[in-house]
Amino acid sequence: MTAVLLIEDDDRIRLSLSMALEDEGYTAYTAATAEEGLAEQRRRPADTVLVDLMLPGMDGFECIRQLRRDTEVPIIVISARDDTHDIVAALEAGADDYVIKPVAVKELAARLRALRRRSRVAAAAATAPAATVLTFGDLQVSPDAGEVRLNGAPVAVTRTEFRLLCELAAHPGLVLSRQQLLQRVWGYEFGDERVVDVHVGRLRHKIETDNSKPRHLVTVRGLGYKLQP
Amino acid sequence: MTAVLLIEDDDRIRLSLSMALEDEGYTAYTAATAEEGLAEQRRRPADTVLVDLMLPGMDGFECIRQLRRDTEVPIIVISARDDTHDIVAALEAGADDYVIKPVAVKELAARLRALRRRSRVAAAAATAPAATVLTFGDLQVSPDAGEVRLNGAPVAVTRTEFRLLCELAAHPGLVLSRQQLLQRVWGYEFGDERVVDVHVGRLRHKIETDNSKPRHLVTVRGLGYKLQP
DNA sequence: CGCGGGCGTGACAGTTGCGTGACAAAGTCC
DNA sequence: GGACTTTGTCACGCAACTGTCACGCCCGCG
Repeated sequence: MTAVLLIEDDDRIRLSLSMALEDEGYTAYTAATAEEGLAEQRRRPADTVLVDLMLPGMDGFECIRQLRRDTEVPIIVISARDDTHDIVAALEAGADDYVIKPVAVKELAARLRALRRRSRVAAAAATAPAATVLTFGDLQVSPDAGEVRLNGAPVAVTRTEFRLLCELAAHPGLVLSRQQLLQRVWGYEFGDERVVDVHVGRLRHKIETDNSKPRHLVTVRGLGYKLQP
Repeated sequence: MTAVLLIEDDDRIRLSLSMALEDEGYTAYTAATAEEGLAEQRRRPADTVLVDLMLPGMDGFECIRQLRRDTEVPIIVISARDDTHDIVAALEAGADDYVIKPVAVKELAARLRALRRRSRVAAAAATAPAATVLTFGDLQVSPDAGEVRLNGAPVAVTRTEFRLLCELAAHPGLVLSRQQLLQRVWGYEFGDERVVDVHVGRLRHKIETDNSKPRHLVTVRGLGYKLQP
């Protein structure tokens, strides 16, 4: 369950917004002042903090700075003020987003989800260990991940094509004969060498922009094929 | 140097905004259509993408979805439309933020900084503690706690499914063959590899929203299965 | 300039790989 | 002991993949 802390001095808004958030599936904690909010967040940390800027006593900016002093909790400002200066100041103080009152609950929920998604994505990107990647210009081959990318976009290749590509990629710039490829990719000791041609052709369609002028998967007439950096 | 890609069809806005961004210290790439933008991002990936919603040809929503298909680049929508429905739709499609035209450059710059800070912070938080929780987008696996969560909600999986999931989760993005999985999860030296298929299928029903298009537990035809971040 | 072999390619039929629902045996909890 | 859950096996069927072949282009050579 995702918990949200709402710091807002206007009783009416605080109540209606917290109820609306609960309807959206969040657990809502509330506080009417910045001081209360900070205490509440220390006592029972929420996953995201929503804070108004105009608060009695300590204002929203200071509240954000205090929160940021010892936490990294996502913060969304909810304010009636739409002045660029306020928006910039709030974001600079450490807020993650700024929405203007009156706020549509659906929008707020969407922004909450977007913020959480971004956090997750960044966290995942940091923890995922990099698989070995063989790079040939804009072409990337990851033997372990079973993946081929062109300009970062995944390319769907079949198993045979993939094995063929890996074999060629393992020897950059080196010409491999059809015979060698048949043995290493197909395991055939003898066989129709034209099979190689066909699969090279199919592979070219997928990883070359202009098939008549291949930039990576190059034919060496009379010898075989090679994959160029 | 931080590079930003601006996708905007209005020549005047595109030019002025890109110049303003460069004044703010960003390198600005530009594109006038979604198609151009996608190609540009593949060719020369920017750190953040700014995209208008109303574009000739492919619209901004579709552009966001295409971008999200194979990248996690932060996306900020810049649109003249201030309708809640549009905002929600854009965020749900995968955007991180939504600002309304006419846009104050100072605000845009502040939002860019906020977005980058959030990514950095989340990445740091993820690497610091020894992750007993393995995260794959909206999917979380806690090998120690014996727990699987989808969007924070616990998912009931059986022991075999859990072991299988942990084994896959321990090697993010790497393809594991049925043979390897049989050995590590079942302890079989030999055996019917189809057992793996069946359990993968059952697991998919629980952790994927659309079984025909799995986003995490992916089949790599001819090789095996992998769990993607 | 004509020839011959090497090579690219589209079509096609046979095969394989994999998802899936059904089912019985084994295990688990009252 | 009965009801329910979990697990492995199996067969079916679709979709994707593969190898073969024939046609024709292109390059190098005489």
